[in-house]
Amino acid sequence: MLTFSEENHLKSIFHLSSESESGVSTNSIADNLNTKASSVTEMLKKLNDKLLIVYKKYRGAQLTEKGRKTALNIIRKHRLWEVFLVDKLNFKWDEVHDIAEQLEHIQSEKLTNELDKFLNFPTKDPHGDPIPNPAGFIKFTPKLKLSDLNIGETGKFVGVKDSSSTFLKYLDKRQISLGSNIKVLHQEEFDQSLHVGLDESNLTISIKTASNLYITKI
Amino acid sequence: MLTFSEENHLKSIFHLSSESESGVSTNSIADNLNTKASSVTEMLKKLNDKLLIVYKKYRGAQLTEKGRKTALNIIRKHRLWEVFLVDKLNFKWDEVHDIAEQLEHIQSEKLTNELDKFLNFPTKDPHGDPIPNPAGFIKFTPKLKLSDLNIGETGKFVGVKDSSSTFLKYLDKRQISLGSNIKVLHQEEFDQSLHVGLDESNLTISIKTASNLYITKI
DNA sequence: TTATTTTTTTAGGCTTGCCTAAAATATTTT
DNA sequence: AAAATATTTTAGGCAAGCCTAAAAAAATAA
Repeated sequence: MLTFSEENHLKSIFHLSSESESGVSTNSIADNLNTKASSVTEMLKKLNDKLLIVYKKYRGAQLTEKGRKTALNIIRKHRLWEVFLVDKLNFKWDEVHDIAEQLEHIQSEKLTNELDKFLNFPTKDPHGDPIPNPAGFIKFTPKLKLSDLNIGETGKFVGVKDSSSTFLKYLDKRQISLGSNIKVLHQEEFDQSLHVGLDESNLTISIKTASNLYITKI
Repeated sequence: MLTFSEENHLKSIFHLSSESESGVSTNSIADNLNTKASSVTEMLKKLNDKLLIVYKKYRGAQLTEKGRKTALNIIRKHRLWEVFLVDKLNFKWDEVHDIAEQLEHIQSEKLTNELDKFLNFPTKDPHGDPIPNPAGFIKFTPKLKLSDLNIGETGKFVGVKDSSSTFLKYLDKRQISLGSNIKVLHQEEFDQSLHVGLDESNLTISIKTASNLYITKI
């Protein structure tokens, strides 16, 4: 049985691992969790003792297989609850994160699996992120950004990199929703902003926005 | 924002209040929460400072209006989640308590109210206990026990006093389920056990069991 | 490669929520 | 009403998880 704090650290290390190949740094975890480096150091020692990570002083942390499974189980719960909130309880995709942060810590394997069944075994959460299976297997799809497309190419919008409420609300306002097909029509030299076609209309989006939109080529 | 422990103490005081009219004793709370009296004393001081209870040394605790509302909100969440688990996720009524103990602490008014709507505004939980409304109003029905009936009278089984898993499983085994009509046929002089009619069959139940079954007269 | 800067760890402190043992108060019995 | 018993509070301690400030190590720049 892990504490909330232990679970949050594991989750953080998992998410940060995808970016840096080797060990995840103390500071990056502290930033991610809004705590201080010294608090993280303490926790890393504890998780190391519990065989959930490998931690060497000054060398950062890496998940063990056990730690990875644990992290993926938490992420599984988080994402299933997000689907529940959006599909069953009328939440918007920008409203679910904080609640899922609480729900992900509920301990009951049966609950998680019954919820999964009730939701009809979804494979993606409302932001397009894949949901790990009960065994901790997760299907990563290579992440192509809209900003990676060439002029003339079309992509299907399948996920967001930044899932902050601010960004999600912005997308709603521009009527850019998961599943939309977006065609890159033109790029401004000056600021690299993209002119794109979406449904019947055209719009301009900044390069920053474009690099936060995950797509699959069509 | 209250801690889990503060919420649990409030809930405990609420439940124990129905039994004793005046203040709820330190020891009874400690028993109820499986902690020690000294820990409870500490907590009572804190809850008193937060204006959730009135606590006088050696005189026990009583909920303020604010404390009562808070307790009822937690109980509301607990019972709604129990309904969700049983109605939507195929849980048995003896399996839901521990999970609901966790879920009752999730903080989101919107979540609670959407869940309520999703469940179609249930008025009772799977054990027959009433669900408080969002304003903290709860409809108490006078609690008549099967053991209070006279020979020849019939009661509809509407709730359990003891909702321990052991007792609930026992009821399942005897096929005594919420909503059953139970007729008291005869009482043994020797041990006060009751011969009752349930559906087509007759069975004998101990006086202890009978006093754990809430009924409404028919 | 030495100096400077950045990162990480250590040391020591604080709060919450728990504990045991002893002291204080309340209740019950005689 | 005094003595005995039971209950409650206080005092002092401990672990978890956070913090700041100082020390140590690593990374970068000169």
